[in-house]
Amino acid sequence: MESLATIRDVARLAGVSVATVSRVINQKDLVNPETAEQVLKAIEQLQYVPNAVARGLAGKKMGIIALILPDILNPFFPALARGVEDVAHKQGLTVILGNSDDLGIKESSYIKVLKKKYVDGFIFASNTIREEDVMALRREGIPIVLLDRGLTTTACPIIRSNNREGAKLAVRHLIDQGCRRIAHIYGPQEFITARERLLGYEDIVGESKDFSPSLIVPGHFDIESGRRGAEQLLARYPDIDGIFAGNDLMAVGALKALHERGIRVPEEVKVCGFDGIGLTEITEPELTTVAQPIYEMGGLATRVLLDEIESGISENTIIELDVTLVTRKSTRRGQN
Amino acid sequence: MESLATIRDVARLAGVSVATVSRVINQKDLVNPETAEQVLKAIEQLQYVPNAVARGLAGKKMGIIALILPDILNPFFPALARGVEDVAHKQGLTVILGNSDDLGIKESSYIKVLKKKYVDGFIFASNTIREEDVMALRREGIPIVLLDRGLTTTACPIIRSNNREGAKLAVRHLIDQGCRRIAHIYGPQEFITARERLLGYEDIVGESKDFSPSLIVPGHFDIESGRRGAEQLLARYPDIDGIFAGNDLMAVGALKALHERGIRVPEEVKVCGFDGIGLTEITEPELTTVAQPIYEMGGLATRVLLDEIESGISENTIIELDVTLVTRKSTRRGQN
DNA sequence: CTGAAAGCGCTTACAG
DNA sequence: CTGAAAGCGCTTACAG
Repeated sequence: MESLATIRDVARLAGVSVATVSRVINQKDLVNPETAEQVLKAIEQLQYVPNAVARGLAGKKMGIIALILPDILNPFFPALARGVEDVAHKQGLTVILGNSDDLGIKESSYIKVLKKKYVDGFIFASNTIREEDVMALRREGIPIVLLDRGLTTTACPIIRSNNREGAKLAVRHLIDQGCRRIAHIYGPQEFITARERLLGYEDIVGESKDFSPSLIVPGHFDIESGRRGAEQLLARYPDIDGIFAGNDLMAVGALKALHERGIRVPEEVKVCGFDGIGLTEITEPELTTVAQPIYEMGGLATRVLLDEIESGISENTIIELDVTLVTRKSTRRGQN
Repeated sequence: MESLATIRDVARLAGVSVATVSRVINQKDLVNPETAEQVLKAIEQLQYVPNAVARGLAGKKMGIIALILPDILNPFFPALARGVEDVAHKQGLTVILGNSDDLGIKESSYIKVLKKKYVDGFIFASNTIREEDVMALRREGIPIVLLDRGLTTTACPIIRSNNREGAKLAVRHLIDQGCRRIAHIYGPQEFITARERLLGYEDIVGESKDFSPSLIVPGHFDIESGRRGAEQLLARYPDIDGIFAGNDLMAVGALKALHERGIRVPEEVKVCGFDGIGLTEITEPELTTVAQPIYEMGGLATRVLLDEIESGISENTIIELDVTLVTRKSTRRGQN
């Protein structure tokens, strides 16, 4: 029964108008402290909780933020989602989750539907969101934050980590561990993250005289393509002693390929991934990786979004987070 | 601009009342075909999309379902969430995600907030939801579906898989592969899944004369406790040759413990998990597991929920899904 | 088959 | 500091 109480019931019980009740709830306009007290008492007594939908209709904000990501099944995203949900929940907001499969059209469709549900804002962890969609949202004053987007003309906050520097960390580490011939399996070049990591690799390895363009092979940021990439590399260069994979999933694939061929890791070949997902602690050997602060990125994106929701759309910022090298057995220096 | 069109604009353009427009949109009451055509034309021309919030306020349903699970970071849940979202999305519904950390109080709080947002229904993949909360929801006519709940008096649809039979499959398989001394690391006994799996284990092993109660040790369904459980077992029984872990995460932990001690899997000890999460293909050796149809469970739960949303609350059903044994290297028969 | 009107439960200028 | 009233954009009896 308690949930049936409405603002009118509160007003009646407190002997004031609904406007006054609304004011004490929203704490915007000033209200006489004594009046407020009466209202609060009535709210308490009736166990009143405001109807979010009615409030949403009146104010065009439902207290919901949308998180659109490629696929929650990709082990990178649960940590991100949790980071988002934790800070959202702390602020009393709920989060809607959408899987886009990196399809621009699905993203557009989510936007269309969710705008009509008056979500307060969007977080896109997506590589395929359309420029036009972003612009349209901005124009309508709907906050949006992007993760890992390119630095096109996009005029909204972007959160990402320092991929290029991270790649350099990885490659330098492999060199430090004694690797002389380091290959790279790079990710889809539509993704800025993949491009930056490739650049970082080239920054270090490219200047070496042993470098050859055929030391790099493409992958799709998944396990299977990592395995195939490693196989290609091994076929070309039996003397490879280090593999820097563009992300952890491909590193796992590389590990599998090496294991199948009976090549020992780290003794014969060392492997390093990128991202810092939980999987890297599961493999045998455990994987060295360049860890992004995934959970924190989700939280930060949410905080930035909340700022825009409260203070209105701001100018576009790019926030770049530091990554950290996590060294594990897969790159351990051996006595080879 | 297009998004500013309202039902009134459509009505005006079509030369009818808003009631009529509403009728053709909702296809409930009959409308003269020709009139309907005019309306459709106007809708098309104005690119009209109904305002879900206004509709929600009037009809007490926002076209949103809530999925409350313990923690999206637990690798079991992304597949479930994806299953839910895929069928929800196909029906034009959006899904709100909440992490409960298996805290009854957090679940209550989600319910309280989300009821006020007029979510159409709830899916709880949670072991701690309170009986009273379920009853209250039912009483108010709000659909709810549970995953993996006990068969208490709970009067709502429950989806789960056949855990006991699955455990028997696992243990029989270990026996078939030549294991004589099979231990079990069981999960938290508050969870019906954990209880059932333990029962299944006992069904098979309990009748053996070699059985001892100390062949079973507790765990918390996570990697670390799996590792510790295995260590305990090995300390007690150096001759153990098979471990059935109550879930995949604990199996991964057991694998780690065995590896650290230099005990070869599957040659010396065979290991089998339960759940069928993706991790089982990452480990070395890859893990044999009893796979639940996780993705399908999510989809099914959603379909059942949608039925209730459309047809009103039904009686309580328990749907039990079959599991399948997926054999991999960790239980391969060797020449030991 | 269709329209006028009330109602869903809030917020927010506008007066006072 | 506070109230009356309009408005947010729909749905749904109720008449006709």
